[in-house]
Parts: sequence; structure tokens; C-alpha cells
Amino acid sequence: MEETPARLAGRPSWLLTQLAVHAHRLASDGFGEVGARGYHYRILAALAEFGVASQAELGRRCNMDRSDVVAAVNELAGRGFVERTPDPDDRRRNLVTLTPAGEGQLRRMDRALDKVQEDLLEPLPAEERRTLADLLTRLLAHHRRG
Amino acid sequence: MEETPARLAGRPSWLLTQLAVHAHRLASDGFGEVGARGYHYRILAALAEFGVASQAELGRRCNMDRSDVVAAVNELAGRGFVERTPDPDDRRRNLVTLTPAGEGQLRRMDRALDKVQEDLLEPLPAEERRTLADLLTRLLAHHRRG
DNA sequence: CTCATGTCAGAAGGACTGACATGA
DNA sequence: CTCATGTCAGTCTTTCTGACATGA
Repeated sequence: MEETPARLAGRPSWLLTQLAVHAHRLASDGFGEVGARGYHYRILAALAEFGVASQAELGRRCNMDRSDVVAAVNELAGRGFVERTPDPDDRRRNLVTLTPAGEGQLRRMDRALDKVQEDLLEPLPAEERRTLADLLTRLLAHHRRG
Repeated sequence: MEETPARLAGRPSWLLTQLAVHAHRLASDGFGEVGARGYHYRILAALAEFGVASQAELGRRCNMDRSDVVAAVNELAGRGFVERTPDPDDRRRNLVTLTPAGEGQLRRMDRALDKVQEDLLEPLPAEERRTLADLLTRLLAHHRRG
């Protein structure tokens, strides 16, 4: 049987990247069914969570480069999921707003993610899922400032 | 302060992919210092762990496409870290062997990964690191067999 | 005939870089 | 002057697809 090398087994940083491959594949499949990408989800979710934002703000929240936010917002706006309007208070900025259609898309993506998560975490009982989520949340929070 | 959206906070599958970005960046930097890539590490580690293997076997063990193994082995062989010899028992196959130089490179990469891991897991005490490694190991093991 | 293997060419997805104009 | 913002063009990595020849 093919096993993970022992030298790797004790390395969370390694396990993380390997598992992320699976998570990414599952998520791509799931999102693909609703014609979307992972970074679409990030942006829609950030808008739903925090409301209107400039593109640079979105980039910071979603951990994306601002040049990539441009492309993502183009795609989302092209499908009517967000609106891009100039900020009257700062004429450098665009304000990005979630539309009702965008909320619908976000709900569809939420459902897709739920399914992915179910697949991914299938072997763990509920309590361990919580433990895992807690650990990952703390790690992520730590690496957000820094 | 910029926060992760609450809808995402409870989603391990999401946290995983976000954290993986950090892990990946850290690992790329670390490996870059010794002039290597993540997939080089996987292959060298698999060879050190299980010994000689065909390219297809390496692909299965490392979770890589066999076409990408070709390129990786080219690069590793070009730097003298592995040797590629025809398998006398199955003339379709190449046997890939780790050289002493390859073992040296693997040790360097091991040290780089240790440092990455230290950075990544810095906020967690030892016991929680073990818990995390355990959870990730079990998830990974589960997803290795379809 | 089938299947596995190694190989190649190319596409696709995602993240990063450097530059630029505009405006705070 | 500086810095932030939006934009564009292009590169770099990594993964994936499709095809093909060879051999088990």
C-alpha cells in the first residue's frame, strides 16, 4: 500500500499543503458546478460580511493582489453579481457592492462548500472537527498580522 | 482591523486553503534558498523513504501526475540528485535512485522545512501541534485511498 | 486487444511583478 | 513630494489534458 513517508508524517506544514491539494480539488469541482472560482467566493463572502468596499480593501481582506481583484471584479460584474461605482469621497476608489443576484450566487457557493467540507472531514467526528477548526482559525489569525 | 468573515471561520475546508497559501509561501521561500521546489522535496523524500522506484510509482506516492514526474526527475537528475536507469525486468520503466548528493540536498531541504514549520506553528504549544498533526494525518490517510 | 509507462506539447488556474496615470 | 488606488501587460509555478509510441 502507498503510504505517506514517515519523515513527512510529523510535519504539519507539509500535511497542510498536501491536504490543501485535496481541498482545492474538491472546492474547484464544487464551485465549478455553479460556474465560479474560489476567489469569486472570497470576494462575495467578504462583501456579504462587511458590506461595500473598495477594491484595495477587498484585496487586503481576501489576501489577494489588487491587480487580481480587478480581474475578479470584472468577472463578477459581468455576471451581475457585484456593481462597481466610483467613490464620490475619494475619486481614486471604486466601491464594490453585492447585488441581489450576487447574494444568490453566494448562497449557491455556500452550499457547494458545505458539501466539499462534508467530503473532506468525513473521517472526523464532530468534536474533532471543532478542534481542527479552532486550531486552524488560531493559526490563520496569527498569520494575518505579521 | 481586517477580520476573516464569520461565515468562513467555521469552515475548516476554507481555513485549510487559506492557511495553505501561507504554508506554500513560506515553503517556497525556504526551498528557494537551497535552489529547489516543493515537488523536488516530495520526490527525494519518497525515494529516501521507500528506495528505488519507477516514475509512475513516484507519481502515485507523491500525488503528482506522471507527466510532471518526468520534468521533476529531469531537473533532479540534471543536478545529480537522482539517477534514472532502465528497469531490466520491465523495459517500459525507469528506475529512479537517490544519489549521495541527493541525500545531502534532502537534508538541506529538511532543515528548510523545519524552519518553515517553526514559523507556521509558532502560536501553538507543543501539545496542540501534536493534535493538529494527528488530525491532518488522519484526514490525509483517509483521502489517499479513494 | 488491454493496459501501464514514459514522454511531450499545450492549456488552465492562480499568484506575482513592474509599470503607469490619477488623485489624496 | 509622498503615498494609495485602479489598471494593464506579462511572467512564473504548478497542475492538468490529450496524444503518442513502446512494451507487459
